[in-house]
Amino acid sequence: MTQHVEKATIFDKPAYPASEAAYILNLPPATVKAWSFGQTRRDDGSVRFKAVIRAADTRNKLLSFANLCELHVMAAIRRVHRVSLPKVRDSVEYLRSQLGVDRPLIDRQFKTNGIDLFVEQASKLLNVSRQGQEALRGEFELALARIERDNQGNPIKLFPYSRTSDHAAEQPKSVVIDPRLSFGRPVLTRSAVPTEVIFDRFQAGDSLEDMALDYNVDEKEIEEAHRFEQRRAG
DNA sequence: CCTGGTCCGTAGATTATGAA
DNA sequence: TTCATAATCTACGGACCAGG
Repeated sequence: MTQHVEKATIFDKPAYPASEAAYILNLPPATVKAWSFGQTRRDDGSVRFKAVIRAADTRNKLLSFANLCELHVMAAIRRVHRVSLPKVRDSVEYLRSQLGVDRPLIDRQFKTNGIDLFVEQASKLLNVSRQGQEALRGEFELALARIERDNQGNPIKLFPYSRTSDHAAEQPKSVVIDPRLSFGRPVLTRSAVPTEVIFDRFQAGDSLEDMALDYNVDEKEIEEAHRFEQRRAG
């Protein structure tokens, strides 16, 4: 194998167990596991489901920040029904070879010509209607808008969806995942306070208003952090 | 021959169970 | 507790059949 040595940045470092990723991305834990590490069935050990992304550490079952971003985009695809996973996998594989990159879903090229390639390929493989294509494109764009990049185009921040019910379009970016802050745990965008701290203080009886004053942020943001953290329990 | 409808197999997601 | 594996549920897609 001619595996070139990749410079291990904090963005590629294995840091998140599947359960943690699931809570951040608001996906069922089992789904994250299946997409990241694949799924087997039966005693004969036959592999039924191949992993869709390439996890940072398959041995210890850990995901990197980059993986988190990939799953985030995958989830966007999943929001548009009618797309079957084997075909999605094929399309991703196709992109990987066409663009010549390892992680097509979060590569900078994806935003420019990758989406077109993917949607084109996907509509050939699946029979996605005209309408479906537009929906798919829309979800991609919304998802990508929540990933911030440096000037080389590498993802450095992820603003996860904090609500499930609302339309994806105008969700606030009050909470951010940034590997350089608090070891990549979710924090308030404007003050870098871990959402976990907000939650704990709320449980202890502190008001949203007080915390907003303490951290010098809008009360809405505290509320959003709390909302985000609440999902962990349920 | 073509179209509509139902059935069935399979893949993916979820839940349950057991071990560490 | 938490995590992994196994079992179960569900929904999509293809195949087959019947009626027009």
